[in-house]
Amino acid sequence: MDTPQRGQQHAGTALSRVEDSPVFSYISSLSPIKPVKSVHITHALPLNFSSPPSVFASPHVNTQKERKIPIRYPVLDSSAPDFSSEDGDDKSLSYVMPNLLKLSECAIDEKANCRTKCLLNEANVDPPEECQKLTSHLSRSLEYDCGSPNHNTAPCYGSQNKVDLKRVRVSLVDFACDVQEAVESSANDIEGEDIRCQVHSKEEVSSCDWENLITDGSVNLFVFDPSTESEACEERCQKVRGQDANYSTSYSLRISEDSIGDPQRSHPAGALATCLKSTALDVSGDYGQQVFSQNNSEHTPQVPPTCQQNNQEISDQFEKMDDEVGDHDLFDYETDYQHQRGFRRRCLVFEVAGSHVVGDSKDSSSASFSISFKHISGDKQQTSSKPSSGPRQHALPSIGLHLNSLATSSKVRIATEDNLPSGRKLLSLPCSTGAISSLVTLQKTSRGSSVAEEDLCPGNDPQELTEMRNYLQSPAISGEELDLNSPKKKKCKLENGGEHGSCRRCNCKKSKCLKLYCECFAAGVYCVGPCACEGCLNKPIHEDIVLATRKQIESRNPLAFAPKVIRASAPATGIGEDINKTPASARHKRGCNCKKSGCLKKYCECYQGGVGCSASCRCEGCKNTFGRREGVLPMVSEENEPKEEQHVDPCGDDGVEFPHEADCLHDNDSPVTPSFQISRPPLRPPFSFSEKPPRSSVASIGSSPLLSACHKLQKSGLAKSKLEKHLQTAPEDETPKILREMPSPLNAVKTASPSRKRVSPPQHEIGSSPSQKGGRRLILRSIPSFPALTGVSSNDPPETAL
DNA sequence: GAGTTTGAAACT
DNA sequence: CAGTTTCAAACTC
Repeated sequence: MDTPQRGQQHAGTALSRVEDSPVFSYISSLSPIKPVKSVHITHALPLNFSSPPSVFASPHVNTQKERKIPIRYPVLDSSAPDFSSEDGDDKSLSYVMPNLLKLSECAIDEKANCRTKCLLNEANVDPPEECQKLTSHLSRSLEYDCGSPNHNTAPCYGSQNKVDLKRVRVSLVDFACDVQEAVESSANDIEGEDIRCQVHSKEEVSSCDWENLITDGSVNLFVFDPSTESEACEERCQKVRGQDANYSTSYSLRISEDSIGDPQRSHPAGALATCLKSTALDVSGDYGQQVFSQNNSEHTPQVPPTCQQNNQEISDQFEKMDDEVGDHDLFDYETDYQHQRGFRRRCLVFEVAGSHVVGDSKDSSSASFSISFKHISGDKQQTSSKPSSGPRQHALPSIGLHLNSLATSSKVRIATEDNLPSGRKLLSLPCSTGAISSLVTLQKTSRGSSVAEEDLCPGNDPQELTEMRNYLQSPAISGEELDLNSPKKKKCKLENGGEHGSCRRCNCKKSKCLKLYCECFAAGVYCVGPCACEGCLNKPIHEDIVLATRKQIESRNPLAFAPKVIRASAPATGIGEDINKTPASARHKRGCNCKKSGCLKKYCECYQGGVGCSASCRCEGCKNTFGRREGVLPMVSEENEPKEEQHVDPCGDDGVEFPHEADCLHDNDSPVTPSFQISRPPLRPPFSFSEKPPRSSVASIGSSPLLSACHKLQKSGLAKSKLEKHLQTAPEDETPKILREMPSPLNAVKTASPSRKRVSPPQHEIGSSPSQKGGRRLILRSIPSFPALTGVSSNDPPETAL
């Protein structure tokens, strides 16, 4: 197995920007928890529990490998009544506490004896391995037993799990705290190690969200250095299990060993997960151990049948995982798929350096990575967080994102979006093809539901909806991509149930789905069951590889995962000129290079994306119905282009809402540019889409001129960060109105257009409205660098197409 | 479904 | 940066 970039991956998992994370905020805000101390931690080892599990799946996870972060270590008062769950699961605590204490003691003892010191030191040397194991296993264990909808096989499953998990959680919390103390006591032995213990005692596990709780809860519970924790954990496991055959311990060790070289297992969570499992088992009266050993079918008095079932399932999952080791290629994803898609696919991880945004978090149903926790402290249940929804989300510069299945359903979102604290809906359309496709789906599935449409386009005015509708009618969109009735689509429908939106699937044979050749990979989604790829590594189990690969690709081209089609189409709300803008007013970011297809086939990315060719295109004989790039605008002076281009507010279409690039994305749900997340509120899902609605039906798009600007900067050698800064700081109003009106596509476009010449916008030819034409011209002038915008015309694909 | 065409991505 | 190769989707039969 190639694990070339393991190092990177580790770095990627590094805990970063903890203070920025919603979880951190949340924890900090918990009144019941006393911040006992503040510790500066340098975490060389990235076990990041503070970030959503999705992080693991995200190719881009963090950029900051090491950071000193003041961390609060809340002390969990185990005896505190608050800790009990609202539904009276307190008993579980009493049940668990003794074990927990025991475990904690063990851990401490171990630490005190400096038995872990060596391990810790080693961890410093090569932390990633352990850390990753821990992380991955933890997350996995959690995932597996936590129940995504798919997981719930028994009615009471959830509730039972809740209890068990809570126990685990508690134990972990204590454990983490204890370890932390131990570590501190032996600080000398643990150089550079930090343990973070964040405990939120007030969290409540809702019966429905326990999954999230764990996943996310784990995040909340503690952030600790894997190097320390993993070791300690294992030790603890051993000790606890003591003479009992050490099954768990051996298992964990085995996993750890196996994990080496196994990307899937390379998460720090692995060991922890194992430990967690062990803990859970212990807590449950060793029932788990028996279960875990598979052979056991006996019930212990303490363990309710449901619990058994749960444990059994966990056990099975672990076994399955174990089996996977060393046989990735053979791994039958399908089998796992049922379990994983519940969470993996739903997690669109946006990687925002340091802060992780769960793109699909809004999908409450999926819950997988959304942070949803309740706490009683304020007598309020706080559903927080959905990373993308909270103001606390910080977007960091990182374009990457891995979104699986945004598609997952717009429907779901529709139902859940209103749950966002912000009150704003996450899904904003008309922009991304994916969104559109979702819309189509909605339309087809729930006819006449204008409501649905509105939900999809929250905050968007009717015009946007209209645009969307029009756009949907465009050949590329409605005719092909979105035609669910076509044989292909039917197949998709059947395979995916039509609701998850993952209609597309790749068929990669050689790329292992780790190159941009792969649509899935390029779109930032994992390959899923329907994919017919061979030797696919673009799966959650190989997330570290995926992540590393993405990083590598991004290092080459930071915008590689940005949407290819940049849409600027905000409705012309504020400015009268953009009346004719349609969702199609977008351009391919780089432009196509078609020679033979005449840009009339899907070979052409522009056409495929439903956009017209632009000046950026180098196509020959362009006949793109969405807009050709033929003309050159005479009036545009090339000299001026470069300068003004940067000043242009990409988003400017309306100038109303999109000061920043990020905002420009509003309609697109498009990829996250660095600035994107930063500047804009988490309301919008941070995923990036590809213009096609890749399998996930998520389509892409949108981007902003800034994006293009970024691209240019990139080429020009400017630091990405610089660019990001620029984007962030760029005031929306700086740009003249007129400039703002300009569709981003133009700007956005390519850096490499052969002709940065004046290109007459197709629109002219196509017959866009006069006003539009005028607007375009102005735009072109002001933005010389991106001369062409044929797109202008192309902006109206629907019109032209229709 | 196999083979061909096409153009993007990757490589040199 | 240009040319070439590789790749997988799109297309054709």
